[in-house]
Amino acid sequence: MRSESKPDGKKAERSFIETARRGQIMAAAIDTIAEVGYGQASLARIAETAGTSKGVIIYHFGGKDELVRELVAELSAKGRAYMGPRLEAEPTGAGMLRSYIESNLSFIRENHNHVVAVVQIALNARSADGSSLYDFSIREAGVAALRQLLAHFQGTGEFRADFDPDIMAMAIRAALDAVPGRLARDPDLDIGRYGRELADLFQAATRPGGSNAGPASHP
Amino acid sequence: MRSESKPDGKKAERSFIETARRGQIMAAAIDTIAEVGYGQASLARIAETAGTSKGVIIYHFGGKDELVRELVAELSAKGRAYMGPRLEAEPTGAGMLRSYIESNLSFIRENHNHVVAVVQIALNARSADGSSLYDFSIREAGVAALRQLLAHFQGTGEFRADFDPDIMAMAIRAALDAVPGRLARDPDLDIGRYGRELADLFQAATRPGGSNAGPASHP
Amino acid sequence: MRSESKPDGKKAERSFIETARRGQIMAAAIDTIAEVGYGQASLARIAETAGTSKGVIIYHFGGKDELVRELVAELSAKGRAYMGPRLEAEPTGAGMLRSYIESNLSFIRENHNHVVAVVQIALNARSADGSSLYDFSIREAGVAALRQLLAHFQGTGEFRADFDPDIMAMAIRAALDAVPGRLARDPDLDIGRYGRELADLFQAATRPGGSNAGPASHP
Amino acid sequence: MRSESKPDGKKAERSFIETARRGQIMAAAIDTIAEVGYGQASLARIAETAGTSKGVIIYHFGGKDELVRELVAELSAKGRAYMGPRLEAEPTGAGMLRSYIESNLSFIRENHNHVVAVVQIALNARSADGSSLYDFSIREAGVAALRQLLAHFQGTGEFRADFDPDIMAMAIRAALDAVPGRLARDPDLDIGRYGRELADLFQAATRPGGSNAGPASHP
DNA sequence: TATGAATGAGGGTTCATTCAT
DNA sequence: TATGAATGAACCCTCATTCAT
Repeated sequence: MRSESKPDGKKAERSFIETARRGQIMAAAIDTIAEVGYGQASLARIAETAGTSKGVIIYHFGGKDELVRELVAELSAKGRAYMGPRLEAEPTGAGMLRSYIESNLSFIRENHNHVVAVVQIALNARSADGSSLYDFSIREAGVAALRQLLAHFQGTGEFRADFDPDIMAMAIRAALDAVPGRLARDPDLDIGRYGRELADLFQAATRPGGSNAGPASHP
Repeated sequence: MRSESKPDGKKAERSFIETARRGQIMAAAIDTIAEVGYGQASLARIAETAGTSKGVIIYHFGGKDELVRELVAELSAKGRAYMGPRLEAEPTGAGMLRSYIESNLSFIRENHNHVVAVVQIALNARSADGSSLYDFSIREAGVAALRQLLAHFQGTGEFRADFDPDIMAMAIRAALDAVPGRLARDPDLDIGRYGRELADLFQAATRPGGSNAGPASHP
Repeated sequence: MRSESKPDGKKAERSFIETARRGQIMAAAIDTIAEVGYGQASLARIAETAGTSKGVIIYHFGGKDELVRELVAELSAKGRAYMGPRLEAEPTGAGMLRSYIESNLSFIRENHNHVVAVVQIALNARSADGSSLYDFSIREAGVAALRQLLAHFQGTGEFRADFDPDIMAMAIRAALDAVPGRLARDPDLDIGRYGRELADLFQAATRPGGSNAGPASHP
Repeated sequence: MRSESKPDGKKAERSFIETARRGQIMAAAIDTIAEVGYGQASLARIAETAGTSKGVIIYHFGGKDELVRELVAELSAKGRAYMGPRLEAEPTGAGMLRSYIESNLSFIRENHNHVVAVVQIALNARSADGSSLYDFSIREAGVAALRQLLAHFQGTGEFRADFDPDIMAMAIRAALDAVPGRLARDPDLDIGRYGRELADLFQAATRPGGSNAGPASHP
């Protein structure tokens, strides 16, 4: 358990059985939240999905909040591990952009329920004191990283200089973040094609040479 | 009383006082949901904001679900009334696109709490049987209308032909839908500039002549 | 109800029926706490005694803490109303002392369960943050008042000057406070005789002229 | 294992290590109960203070009730061992009285947490069937012993004959029992001075020759 | 001996809703 | 029309205890 402290100061590595139980509970929580929404995802419902009882969840996580926080942390870690290498391998701006979009979509497809669940958490979950259980700073760090990449390739001349990298980054993320919801309503969505189209879209939006864009167009 | 129960077939015109009470309650509901989120917006809290009691709300709306549905319907009607004329006045594709984006953002700014509340509803509110209280079809109708406009100007040659109007429409809407949340976290956001940048972005993405974009890039 | 605020700013006088229900619930709480102790006096048990449900208690008091605080406040008010006039009528030190002890014991006898319940609350009840639900300052105010009376009659020479009025006050209060517990174990205790004996005891302890008492006895 | 389950009739001497564990747990229980009150002193909390787990406590004591009973018994034994010799050494009534009060206060000071914990137990701890875990008979034995001493010195003429030794004993004990609580609220209390004052007080209350006290005063 | 895991009853509280007035 | 009162289910969580290891 979490709260029952070990006498020695060790890192309290988790036992095999505990790890398994935690995983099972987290999986059940992900599926439940994704299916019925955070507001309807009570501990009882999650426990039922997991084939246990509320008490077991409390025992292993100390409370609902902690379970939720773990869900977020795990997805965040998975996401970084997934996307990092794919981005670093891309030397060109266009390649980076395409890779960012397509790898992000692949990640969403492969972790659909988890992503949907964390979106639900981000939008709804609050602790007793009213504060969000989702740490928005990790998400803004993601946007900031994308913005920096965009600005970098503006500097190299590969991207046109007259767009605001902050707003471009926001638009890209928004287009990607819309996918889980869309996927929920249309499970047959062709993610591959979707990604290619989105990459084309933002490639067109960032490539240099558009004479009719920019401040001149709204005097 | 609620409109359905009138014995005759009339439209059940509401009395002045009832209309006023309903408006007051809906305003309180909007502010409460926008402020504390749908999950924390209990009838008691809404009633407190409205200066009444829970019973009054149930009396006028028959239940929480109906109140919520009215909030959605009202925003939807307001939105159509606001944007329709602004779009029809635009003959060119670029003008339409810019007008769509900027008028949408103006609408969001002018109806911030209501928009935030409906977003909360769309993402969280469910009736007892688990179904969403938000009718996603009205939202897809909006996307469909935008898609049609985009396709129309692809036909006239004003927009490049090689983007999928469905995905472009989705990306535009996603960028717009991201604004309320961003506004919540950064109330000083310059909506005017934001709109111009976004219009520039999607103008660049739709304008013809980009030789390096399109199907050629992923054979 | 308590939390549902009235639209106007009035004092929110309680309705007849609410006053009755509150009284009924408080009586049930007093009996339950006195009988089974604070730790075992759950809302469910109190509700059962009162012939209602937990929800009703929460409805009328907003929570267990508030109910408990009302119990304390009511006894405190009753106690002051009971003892005040009886003390003010006594001009002499001996009369005051006897009256204090005997009226206090009468009060305890007449409000036995309530006194026992408040003792339980004072010793056990804590709010979620760990702070006591009993305001010990009102009790220390009582001790302080007694101390002042004792000191006053030391000044007039009616009491011997060489006792510490603080400790004498504490001893008197301790002897009185022990009564509820004793009464619980021996319901046939003769309170009248008890009071007279106690008054004699402290009269002997305070009267002047004892040559073998005082600092001289422990040089 | 617990002592009762030994198959043979021996005294079930405990191993060294078991004795140590039990002592450690009891110390933790004392500190926890004294600090947070009996109602908040869960096995988990006690185990945390002791640096073990709940299971260990149950293993060594068989349950919470038994642990609590041991706490009471141990203090009782310590108290008798402490006070007995000090009382037997006193030949005079005044000396006995002073010794009783002062040695009792010394004992309280030296075993403050333990005393506070047992007071908590006496007032709160109940077993599942509602009966108190504190055996009040041992306490009444203490009062009875004091009463006998007082009556003895009434017989010798050292104390005035016209007080009820039962009530005097009760008043003395009450004054002493009030000390732990007072000490909790005011840790700087001067126990030495307190004891001397209290001894003076009861010496005055018991000495012969007060003409204005007694039955005559309330005809 | 000792532990981690699990259990199940019961804790206080929130909530949408019903109903008599 | 409107209100106060009541209801009952569901919520998260704490707890002492049991059990296999």
